[in-house]
Amino acid sequence: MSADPVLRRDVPDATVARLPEYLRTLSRLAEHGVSSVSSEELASAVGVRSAQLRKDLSRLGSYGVRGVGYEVDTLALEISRVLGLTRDWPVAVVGMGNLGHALASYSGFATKGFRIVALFDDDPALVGEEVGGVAIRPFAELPSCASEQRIAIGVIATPAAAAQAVGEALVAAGVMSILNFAPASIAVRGDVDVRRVDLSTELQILAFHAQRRSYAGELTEAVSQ
Amino acid sequence: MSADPVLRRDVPDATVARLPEYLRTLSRLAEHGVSSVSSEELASAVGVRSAQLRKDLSRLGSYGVRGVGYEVDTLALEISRVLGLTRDWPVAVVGMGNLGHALASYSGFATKGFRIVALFDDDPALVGEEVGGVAIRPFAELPSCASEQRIAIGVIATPAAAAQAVGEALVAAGVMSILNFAPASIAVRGDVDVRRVDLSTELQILAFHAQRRSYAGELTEAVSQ
DNA sequence: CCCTGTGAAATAATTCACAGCA
DNA sequence: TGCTGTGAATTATTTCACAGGG
Repeated sequence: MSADPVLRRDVPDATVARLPEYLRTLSRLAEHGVSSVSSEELASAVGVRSAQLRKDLSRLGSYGVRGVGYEVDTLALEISRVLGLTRDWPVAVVGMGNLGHALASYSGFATKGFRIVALFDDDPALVGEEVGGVAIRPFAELPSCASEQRIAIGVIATPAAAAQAVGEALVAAGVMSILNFAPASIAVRGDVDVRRVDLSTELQILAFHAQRRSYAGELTEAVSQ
Repeated sequence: MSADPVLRRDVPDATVARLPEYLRTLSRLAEHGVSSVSSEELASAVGVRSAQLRKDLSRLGSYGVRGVGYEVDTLALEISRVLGLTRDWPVAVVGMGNLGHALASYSGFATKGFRIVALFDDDPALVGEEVGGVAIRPFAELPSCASEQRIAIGVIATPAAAAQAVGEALVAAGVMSILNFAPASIAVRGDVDVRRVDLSTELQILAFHAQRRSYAGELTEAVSQ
């Protein structure tokens, strides 16, 4: 019983990583009443080269019209389908400190497809509080909740020390996709998909480039003297 | 007046993106009293192939000992130097809602090199509050503060609607590195380095892989019947 | 014509496999 | 001998450039 016709051909990871950006830009264009774009226009709005955009989109099939461009609504719908946003993805957030609160009320979840169905935290001061209409529950209730609610994605927003245990519990509960915001990596079964987002990593990459830039600046100054 | 000897040779972006992970793992090993590791050990602790680790490290120079491995402290120090963590990077956070609070108190900043020197928000209910010993100030004070404190990195943690204006103000104030957590892209001068972290994007990538996995599962089931 | 879709070329990143040093 | 450092081979990704449809 397959619901949506799922893409058969292979889509490179690099392309998949850009699809959300394309989709967001298309939504913005649609809001502004734009109904059709060329690869040149869309690419420059996103910040990639037009050839790259065309190649990326061609992986999904032929949704453009030669001599004209792409119909905004059609393309947006198609990207949504490829990304799986026409399905429902129940999400649980574990760790309801400032970060958990921010994530649970982040407008990113307003995006079609993702629905927060459970919030967990073991702090008695937080249990019972409602965020966006969902009550915070003790973490021990994860297993029953996961099977009832068919949780597909788990978001870890705990301190570093708790991350590994939370990850294991999520996997044990059948969650196959994990988004880890904790400042620590977790090790899990190879067939579970884990993505980690880390402030420290991002800052360090920025620092590397900034350092390189200032060094280039010093060189230029030295030469011009 | 160059302080640290800066790396001359080119380091690929893909390598730079992995260095923070290597550094974190090395720190963890050091805490556990490990003083030497082979590329095999370190690679498996990080989750990459040993050949990749060796090639990455060889871009920074020769810091290993043939037949033995790498000295944990030496290697960690060298990676820190390459990433620019031996310098001081004053950071400002703009937008002190839940996300801003979480970021300002995130242990990621505890990392050597980054120091929060200013917090901004225009909400009168937040101005004056102290987070981690730094007072929240009105955003209008950014320009004077940026030059006094030599702010190098700006973190945007505002709602989507404010992101573009905040980005422009940061650039106008001389900030050359921006980390954007707002659910919207910003357009700035090409020589400014912007990295965006977006919950929605991460979820969509997870959804794509989850969908693909469940489709593969259906295929397998169908075949086995 | 104009703009998509795509082979072919160029570039980048990863993996292999082993020479060579401690 | 054991493990690093690195050329060479492989694989992935981007860019070019143009054929071909509307």
